[in-house]
Amino acid sequence: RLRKWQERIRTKDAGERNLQFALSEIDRMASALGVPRSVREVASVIYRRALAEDLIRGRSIEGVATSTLYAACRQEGIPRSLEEVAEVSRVDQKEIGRTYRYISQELGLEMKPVDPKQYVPRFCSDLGVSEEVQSKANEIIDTTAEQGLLSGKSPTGYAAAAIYAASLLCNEKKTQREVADVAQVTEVTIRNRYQEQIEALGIH
Amino acid sequence: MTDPKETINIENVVASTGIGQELDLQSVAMDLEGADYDPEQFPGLVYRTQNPKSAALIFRSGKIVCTGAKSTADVHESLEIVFDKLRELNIQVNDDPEIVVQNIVTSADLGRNLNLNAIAIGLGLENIEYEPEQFPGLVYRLDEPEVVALLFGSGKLVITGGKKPEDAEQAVDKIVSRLEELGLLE
DNA sequence: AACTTACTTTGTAAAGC
DNA sequence: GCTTTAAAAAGTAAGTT
Repeated sequence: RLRKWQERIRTKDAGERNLQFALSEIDRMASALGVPRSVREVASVIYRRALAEDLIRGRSIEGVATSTLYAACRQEGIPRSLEEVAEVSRVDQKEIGRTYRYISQELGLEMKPVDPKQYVPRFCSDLGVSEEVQSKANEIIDTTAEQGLLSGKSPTGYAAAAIYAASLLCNEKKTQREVADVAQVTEVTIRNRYQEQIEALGIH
Repeated sequence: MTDPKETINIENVVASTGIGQELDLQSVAMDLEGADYDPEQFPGLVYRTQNPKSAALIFRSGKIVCTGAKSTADVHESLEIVFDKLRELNIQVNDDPEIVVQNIVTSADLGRNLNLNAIAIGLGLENIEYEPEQFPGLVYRLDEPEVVALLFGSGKLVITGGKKPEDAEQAVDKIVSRLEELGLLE
């Protein structure tokens, strides 16, 4: 009985240490990503829920911690791409993606697809373009997405193309390379999305 | 309006069987032309048939998995070729080993573009998986028949997990009616 | 800028680590 | 869980010409 008691304490201590480690990792990665404190809090709530539902067994603490942070960014409306999250994590992008899908499904997070507009403020700020370009990009995204053009396309590439198009329309041209760099997509993707978008808008 | 059911095409059939005989894969690999066998990498020997095209995985236990066939008839033809090849090596093979279809992969076309965002909301976020950052298809799991459908913006579909061709037909019917009642197929 | 090749997702069996 | 096999869908990426 004494042995069992000690074992329970040991397990409890180990669990506490693991939780502290996960939360400190969430904190570290959140800082590296430059997201506000509210996101870390949402991430830690999701992490504790995953822990309570026993979803961590068979998976790395680091992987679950990173995935909850990715989910929290989305829930708070300031998404980071899997690539960006992977850059500050010790877990590779593929593992983060599949762990996120698992946690999201099991906890019933009912995450809506990322709206490309949510990337516009940050990308525009990084590019140093005016407010006018920003609202033009949002307008392009809304009108083309309504036409079903967004289906299956990555939100970052879609946002990047709209910003590129908006910069041209507002006479504040940024090169495809500049936009591609801040959005972390290729110029080819921007070119493809841009062509579809201006065609849908009837700009020739 | 073409019935989407008529656009269904079987792309891949996976089936398992067994010759009821243990095999020395090392010697089979030596005698069977075109056989790929690397036990360090994978315990099965890979043998490809040309007509019909398929890949058979042959195991030490005598169990065999056939993949890549375009129909259940092709599965049987391919496996007959494999059985005959083994008989040529003086290996006993039952006359008609039971062949069980394990999975059928099908493609189809709804004929119109789909708004996957609207479908994700309409079918219920809890029932679907749609992560365009990771994959362009929307994943929809059906209970009856128990298959998984991938829906694309082009209106093309992939249905997998079925054991018989009718599963794909039933699945297409259900998907079409669900999208129609949601008003997402106009 | 075009082409080619390759990777992402889904199911499924097999034997072994 | 992984390893291997096949096939489709469409998006993205990387390498070559």
